[in-house]
Amino acid sequence: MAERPQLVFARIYEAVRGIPRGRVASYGQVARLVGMPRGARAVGWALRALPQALARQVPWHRVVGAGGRISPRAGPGPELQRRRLRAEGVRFKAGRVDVARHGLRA
DNA sequence: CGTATGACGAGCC
DNA sequence: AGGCTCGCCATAC
Repeated sequence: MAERPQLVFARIYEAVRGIPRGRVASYGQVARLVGMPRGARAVGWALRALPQALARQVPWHRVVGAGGRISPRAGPGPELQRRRLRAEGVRFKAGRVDVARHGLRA
């Protein structure tokens, strides 16, 4: 992690970093992990502000929208996100991540 | 300190 | 199914 990102952002990045390879978590799910049951948008904001240098350590591509949707405004591009996920063996169904198979579990 | 902004999400139509 | 509205939250200005 960088020296001192905003407190909440840091927790969000840490949570995202904890998403295992080949699995995904929704923005809302990440929000809950950091103690913000309704802070899905805040998570999106945090990832939007993710420094490129930090992107190396934070698997931002494993964060998708509810139902496994890839956000059109995702980082460098939704295509890159899909490519990265596929590279990890993540399956897609009708253009969405198969959350039943790759969703983050307890 | 009030308003605007988004990589969201659940509900409704 | 697809699209729109409204609510939520932490930041940016």
